[in-house]
Amino acid sequence: MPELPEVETVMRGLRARLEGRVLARVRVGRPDLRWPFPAGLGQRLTGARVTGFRRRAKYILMRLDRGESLLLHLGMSGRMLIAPEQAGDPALHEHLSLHTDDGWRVGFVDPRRFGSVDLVPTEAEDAHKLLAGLGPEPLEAAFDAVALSAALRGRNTPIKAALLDQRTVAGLGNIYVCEALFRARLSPQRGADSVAGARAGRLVPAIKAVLTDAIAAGGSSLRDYVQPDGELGYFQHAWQVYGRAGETCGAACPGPPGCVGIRRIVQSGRSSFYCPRRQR
DNA sequence: CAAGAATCCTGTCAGC
DNA sequence: TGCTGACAGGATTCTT
Repeated sequence: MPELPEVETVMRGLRARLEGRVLARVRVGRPDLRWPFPAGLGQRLTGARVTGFRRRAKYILMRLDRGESLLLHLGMSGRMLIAPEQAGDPALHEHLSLHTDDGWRVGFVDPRRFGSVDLVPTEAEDAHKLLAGLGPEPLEAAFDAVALSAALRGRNTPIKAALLDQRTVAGLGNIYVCEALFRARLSPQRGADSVAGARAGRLVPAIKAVLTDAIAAGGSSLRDYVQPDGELGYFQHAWQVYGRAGETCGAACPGPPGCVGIRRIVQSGRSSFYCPRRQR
């Protein structure tokens, strides 16, 4: 999926186009993504004014002036399309289309349909079932070495799996976990418990830095993903290990002799990329 | 309770 | 060119 930096980028794009606008017309396409759409979604959105946006983990919350917020998750392949009204027919796999009072269409496109859409009372957003169990936001001050250590201590799983677990810290996905572990020089196979303490002191700034850098770059453009305005994020050019099996890990690495290059392994069914020489 | 596997779905790409 | 299998940003649900 779009991970935290991509979701943040999408949320900002939606805010720029939708904040203050009225949803003059709503088209519901196929009404079942991961779960069925909430009852009466179209009517509950139509005529509402968009008052603001918020991101929590990989979720987007679009607040309406009727006391409800639209909760969006992009899954693996979800993206938001923003186009002038006259641009015509819904795109392939466009499951929800919001038409604004100033002539724009915002579409939720998701071929794999792992994404989700729900409505939640605005005053109780964080009590939503999907948000209630999430760990801390990685870019907030409360996410520090002490907090991460507490979350990792005693856990009998690789650090890679622990960081993908959204209860540990919310918003990381496969790419940015790989990149953060590289920056912190920690092997994805290292036990989570052994990262609690001093190593968490290295890992927390690495996580914050990679996310901050990626947001500044407009996220990474993946196969199925572009920013809402159609621009391409360019952080994928800054990946140091993800998708680079066999390459050397860059200028910081002395390279041969003894360099085996970036290795791809599979952990809990997902690819991990790391440099066995630099990451321990 | 915790950890790993299976699962949902469509599209793309490498290899034959 | 067409077929097949592996793989893809996620996270819940099911098994162990």
